[in-house]
Amino acid sequence: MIGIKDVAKRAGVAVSTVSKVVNDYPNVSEATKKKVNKAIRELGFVPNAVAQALSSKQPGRIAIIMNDTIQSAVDEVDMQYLAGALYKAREMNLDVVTLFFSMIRDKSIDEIITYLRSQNVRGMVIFGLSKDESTILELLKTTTFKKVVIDAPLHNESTSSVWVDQSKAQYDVVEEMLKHNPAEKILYLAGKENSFVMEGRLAGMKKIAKEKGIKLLVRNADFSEKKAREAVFNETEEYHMVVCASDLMAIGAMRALTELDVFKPVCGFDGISLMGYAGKQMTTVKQDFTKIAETAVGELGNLLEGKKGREIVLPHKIVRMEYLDVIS
Amino acid sequence: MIGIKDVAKRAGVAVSTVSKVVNDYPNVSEATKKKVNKAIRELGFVPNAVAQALSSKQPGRIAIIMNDTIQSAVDEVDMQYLAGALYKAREMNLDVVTLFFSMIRDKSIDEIITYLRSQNVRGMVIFGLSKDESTILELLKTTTFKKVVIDAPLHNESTSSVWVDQSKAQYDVVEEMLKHNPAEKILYLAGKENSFVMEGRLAGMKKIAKEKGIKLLVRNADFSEKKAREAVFNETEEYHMVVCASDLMAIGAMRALTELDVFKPVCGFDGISLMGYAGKQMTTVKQDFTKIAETAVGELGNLLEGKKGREIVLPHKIVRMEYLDVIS
DNA sequence: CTGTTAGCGCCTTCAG
DNA sequence: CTGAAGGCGCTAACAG
Repeated sequence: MIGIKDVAKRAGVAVSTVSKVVNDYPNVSEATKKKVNKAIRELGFVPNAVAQALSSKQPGRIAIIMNDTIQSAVDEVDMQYLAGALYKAREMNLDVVTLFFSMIRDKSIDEIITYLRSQNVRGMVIFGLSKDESTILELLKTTTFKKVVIDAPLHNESTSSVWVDQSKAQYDVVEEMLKHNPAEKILYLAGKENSFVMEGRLAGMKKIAKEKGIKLLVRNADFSEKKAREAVFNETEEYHMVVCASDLMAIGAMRALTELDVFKPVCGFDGISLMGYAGKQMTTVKQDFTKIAETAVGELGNLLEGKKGREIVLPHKIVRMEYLDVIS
Repeated sequence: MIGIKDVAKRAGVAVSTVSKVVNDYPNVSEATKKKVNKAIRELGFVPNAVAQALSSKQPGRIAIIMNDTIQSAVDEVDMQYLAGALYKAREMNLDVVTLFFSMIRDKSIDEIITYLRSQNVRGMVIFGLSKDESTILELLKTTTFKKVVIDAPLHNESTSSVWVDQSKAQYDVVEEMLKHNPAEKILYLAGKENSFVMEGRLAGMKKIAKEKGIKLLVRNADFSEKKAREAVFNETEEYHMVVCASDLMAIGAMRALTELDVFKPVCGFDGISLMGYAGKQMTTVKQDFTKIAETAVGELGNLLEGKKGREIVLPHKIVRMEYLDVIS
């Protein structure tokens, strides 16, 4: 491996000068800068990031921690999260360690901390957290690391939370639906009990129901396509519209209605592309997952620089689309 | 940060002794080993991976490079690849850099190499490669790195390829179908032209068609649900069965048949869980993506140890399932 | 503006 | 079986 001193020798200067050129520091004459760059090019010198990290102030690495246990049909969301996070981290010149819940859930909190520390991790972004991930929740209490949590109302001195206003989004999408389809009674399919977002969405639904004087049938379908389908099949009461706390459930509900050969408007939540395959017409909440992830990593940068944890609320959109439209 | 010398002082030994204990080297008495471990525990010492890497023991890092430009509905596949790869890398104690095509495609080959080298990357695994990713293909020619490619017939001294026998898999799934549903004429929906797997699958289809004396209508649907649906709608010739080169296309084909209100058996390829939502009954090829990824990382380890590149063929399964069954 | 000299935290001969 | 010393590749004062 060719190193900084080879370059120095070749350029006829001192190693520190090379270092300065490489790092674009001031106090180097254009002349020597040229010489050095020439030597670098000729030798094909590449600075060793590991050595750079060891010496000088180590920026430290960040961990991207993802939940890999949700329904696989929404992996699209995770991929977008990941892409956004990695992209932003690269832009910020932060080294990333990608982890899945399944890789650490079974380990003790101490083991995890030790691992993270040995990896030089200073901060992390956590996606897809739910209330029953006790190990991860434990990790959040740690003060050793800076953390950013997505869609979970947990923030303190060293932790920020980034999320879209679930309650308002649910409210908005239903309001939009009602413009096109009046309804006196709505069947609401809620998500998993242990989910943080479920509460907000339900609250939003209740709010608009109350304001508009709509009766509400709340059923739990665990974010599952299958359970949503069954819930619709088994519903004995009358209703004019189905509102679902996720697109996947909306798809299940829609399928059941189709099989029952009745039409009722259905709306979802998330904006996954799968929705484009679901039915003739869809209304849903569209979240920009890539942007959420980028924001989260950016905020982690702030935390790492010493800022205090806070809550960041991101906007959402309401979209209506025809069959096989691409959501974008 | 507490380091090895703090431990040494506390335990009343030399730093090298601590190092030996930490790395589980021989020639250390049980007594001192105990002392040292005690000190480590008391001080909460964590070896600094960066420093470890800098000093001799440089295993180097590996890059996991994923294509993030395919249809989003098959992100499930990528997540499984990623999970498998990260898991195995962790087990092998290899540091990982996760990258997406979109992060490097626009860069010059030199920039990429420089980046990779500065990150201390020694090898990489590439998922989702297609013929038109010229930059990545260029990277493959490099001899600086060891590489493992998934589902692409490219291997040489420093490159291994890992894949399932696409041709045989296509053959097998059709053979299975024919057991249940005889057919004299089959509509085959092929995938993208630039795809490596497309060729193998088509070859398998042609082979069985020839052997069984079946007439074949080959249409291109670009791995797209929408195009598959259209292809079925627009097909004017008669046929008894639809064979698709991907599950997504199978879903599209199935939907078209449903809308046309005719029944014809359909089969897919991949085994994504989305297929469970597609129709009453499905037959498809199931690939174990997690295992493929694990194998690939393992093979990269071999390459890194000096072994020559080779081709590794992994098995597949044929599955039949009812509506909403979970593929596993 | 440029060169010298310590380390960063750890591993690894090589004596003792 | 243990300890002292040198070095990995680079950065960061501090002199010159």
